Amino acid sequence: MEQAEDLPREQQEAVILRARKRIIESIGKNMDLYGINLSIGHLYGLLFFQDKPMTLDEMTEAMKMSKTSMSTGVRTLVDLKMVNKVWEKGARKDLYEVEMDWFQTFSDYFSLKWRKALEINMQALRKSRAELQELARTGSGQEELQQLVMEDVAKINEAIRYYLWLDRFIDALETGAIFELVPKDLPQES
Amino acid sequence: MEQAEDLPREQQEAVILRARKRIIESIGKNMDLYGINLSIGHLYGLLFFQDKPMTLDEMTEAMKMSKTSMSTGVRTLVDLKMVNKVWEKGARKDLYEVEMDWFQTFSDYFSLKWRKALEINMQALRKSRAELQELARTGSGQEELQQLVMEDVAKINEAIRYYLWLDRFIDALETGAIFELVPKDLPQES
DNA sequence: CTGTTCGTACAGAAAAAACTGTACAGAGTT
DNA sequence: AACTCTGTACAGTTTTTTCTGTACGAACAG
Repeated sequence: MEQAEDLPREQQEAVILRARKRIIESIGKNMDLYGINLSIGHLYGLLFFQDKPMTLDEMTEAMKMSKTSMSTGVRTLVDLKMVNKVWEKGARKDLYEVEMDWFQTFSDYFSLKWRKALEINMQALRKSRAELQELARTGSGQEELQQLVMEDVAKINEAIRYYLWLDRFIDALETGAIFELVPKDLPQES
Repeated sequence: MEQAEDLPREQQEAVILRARKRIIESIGKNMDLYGINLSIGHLYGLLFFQDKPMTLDEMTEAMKMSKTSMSTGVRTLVDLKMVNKVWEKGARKDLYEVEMDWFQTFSDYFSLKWRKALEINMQALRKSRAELQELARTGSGQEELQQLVMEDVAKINEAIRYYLWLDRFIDALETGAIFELVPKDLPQES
């Protein structure tokens, strides 16, 4: 591309914008992994390339969406710790910027979600197991039913075994122990 | 609970059903982690406690939902490898049962989802980076624009660094190397 | 105090997703 | 061949989610 040397400023800007847009849309599209819809995903992508923290009004302008949507959208992202609220001296408006440490974002998100599911399910599993074991201990006689109870308890135990593992796995994420097994960087590649 | 000894069969069954229902609903509720809605989550929970593979008609009956919904629901679960289609000699109907190895289910699900996002985003990141680097190489002069380009490239590089890590992390899940850092079982607890 | 300005609660509109009933294609049986 | 049974494609309906405009409380300026 020899003629690139002579590209006018306008066209150079267009190249930059196109390069950004490709990434923003790609990221936005894949944010459903994080339970986030396309619009909020786009908002995240937009913030990602912004060199300064943004206000709600700037987002409204850039996204061509209502301020209300920007308010709720950015709040979702803040709750997920994907975006941080920034304080600037004497600023009239709230400012937001993306959390640039994606390793952290990853850990925070999955810790939050997995831990929540884990606790709820563990509670249900343990309570039901206790009831079934009580039934097994006292309700003798019904041979066929006892068989059923034992099978259920076995399934529950296996599920609990999995959740105990998941619990330790989340710990490894939170403490950063995971980066000992899978280091952030390798000597080669890029 | 001394009187449990005397519980009639009917009441013993009620205890079992209640114990199961608690777990089924808890699991169902938390399946949104896997991008699965409440109904299909319930279906999964139902299959979890079934001692035999189920047919679509049995699911329809148990879930009080249309056969169409069961068909699409179970297909979703099969696609996610959470449920397996089972072959039984001379069976007229398709049979399904849950994949009981939750460690495997966990690995399969997140490998699938993360890998997909990773590949799409990596492609966008690399393509945009190449364009920006070309611009940096040729389009000299515009000092202020060059600054912008360099910042964008730096962000892209950091994102790529994260995805290279995620790639290796997924490998650790798929190969089972993850269980060396976080073993499935510990000596104590249950 | 009165004036602004900012963010968000809330209600309603618009869009998307889930669910159903019908109809039909494919496989198996007679 | 015709008949039966099974799973699913498709169109239409219902439910849920997303998005918007209005209105209002809080913070601040003058």
